[in-house]
Amino acid sequence: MSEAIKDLLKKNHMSVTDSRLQILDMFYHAPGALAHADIEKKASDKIDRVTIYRTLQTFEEKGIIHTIPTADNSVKYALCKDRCEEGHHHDNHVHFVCDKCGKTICLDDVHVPEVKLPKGFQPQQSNMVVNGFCSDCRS
Amino acid sequence: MSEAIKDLLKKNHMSVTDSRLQILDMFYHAPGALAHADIEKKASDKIDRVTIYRTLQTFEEKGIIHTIPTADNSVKYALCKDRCEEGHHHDNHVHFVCDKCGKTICLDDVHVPEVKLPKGFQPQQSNMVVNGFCSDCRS
DNA sequence: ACATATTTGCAATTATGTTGCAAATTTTAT
DNA sequence: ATAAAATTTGCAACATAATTGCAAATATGT
Repeated sequence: MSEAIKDLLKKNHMSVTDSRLQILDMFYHAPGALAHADIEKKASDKIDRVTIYRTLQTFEEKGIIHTIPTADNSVKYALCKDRCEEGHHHDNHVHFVCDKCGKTICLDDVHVPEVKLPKGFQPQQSNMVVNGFCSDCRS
Repeated sequence: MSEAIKDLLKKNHMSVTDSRLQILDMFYHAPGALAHADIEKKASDKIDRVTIYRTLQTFEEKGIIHTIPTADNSVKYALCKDRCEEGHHHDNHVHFVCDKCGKTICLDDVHVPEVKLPKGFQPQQSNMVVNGFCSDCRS
C-alpha cells in the first residue's frame, strides 16, 4: 500500500523520507483538498512547519499536487490526477468548495469552459471555483 | 466630484470619514483591482493599516467592493459595478490577471458560464479568473 | 452646540511564510 | 555492509499579513 507512494516519490526523483510519505498519505486519504494548516494539525508536532512548506512546494514543482485558488483566498492543495509533468500542470478542472462543510473538491471530469474575452486580451490559463453545497451537505 | 462618493457612503448608511473618502476615491481612479498593500502605499502613513483592513471589510459587507480570488491567492478588491446589496454580491463576471503588468481587471461584460456539475452538487456561486496578457501588454 | 454613536490609531497578539545553517537522514558508490 | 556525498530536516530568527481590545478622536442626530 505505501509501496505505491514510495514508488511515486522514486519515479519523481525524490528521496523517500518519513515526512513525505506521511504527507502524501494524507492526500491519498483526504476527502478533499488540504491546506498547510490541515497537514500541520494532522501531523501534530511530528513534522516541522517549515518542512511542510518545503514539501508542499516540492510536490507542486514535481507535478504531484496542485494549488487551488479558492474564493476566500486561502491556499489549498490536492493531488494531480491528470498527468502532470515536472514544472507543468494540466489541472484544468473545476473546483468545488462546500459552503457548509468547507471541503474543497476537485471535479476532475468537469473542465473549465472557454470564454470569449474582449479585444486584445490574450488568455493563458483559466481557473474556476464553484461554491455551494456538496453531495453530502445539501439538505 | 467627491460629492458622488459622499452620497454613496450615505446611501449605504455609513459615516462619511476621510479614510473612507480617500480609499473609495482610489478605487474610482484605479486602473484595476487594489490590494491592501496598494492602498497602504498610496495613502502613505496617512491611514493606519488597521483602518484600511476595517474599511475594506465594511465596504465589502455593504456591497460596494468585492474580493477577487486570484490564482496566486493574493487578496484583491474592486468596485462592484453591478447592483450589489448589503451582504449579497452579484459580481458574476470574469476577472483577468495580467501575467506581465500584474493588473487585475474586472471584465464586467464577460459573465461566468454555467457548468454541469456531478450529481448531488448544488452550485451557489461561481468564480472565474483568467490569466494571460492584457491589451496593453501583449507583444 | 451637545450628547450619542461610530470610527480611528495604537499596542499587543496571532497567523502565515521565508531564509540560513548545522544535524540527521537518505542515497550512491565501493 | 559501510563510508562518502547529497539531500532533507528542524531550529532559530526574521519578515509579512491580519486580528483584537481599548482609549482618543471624529461624525451624526437633535
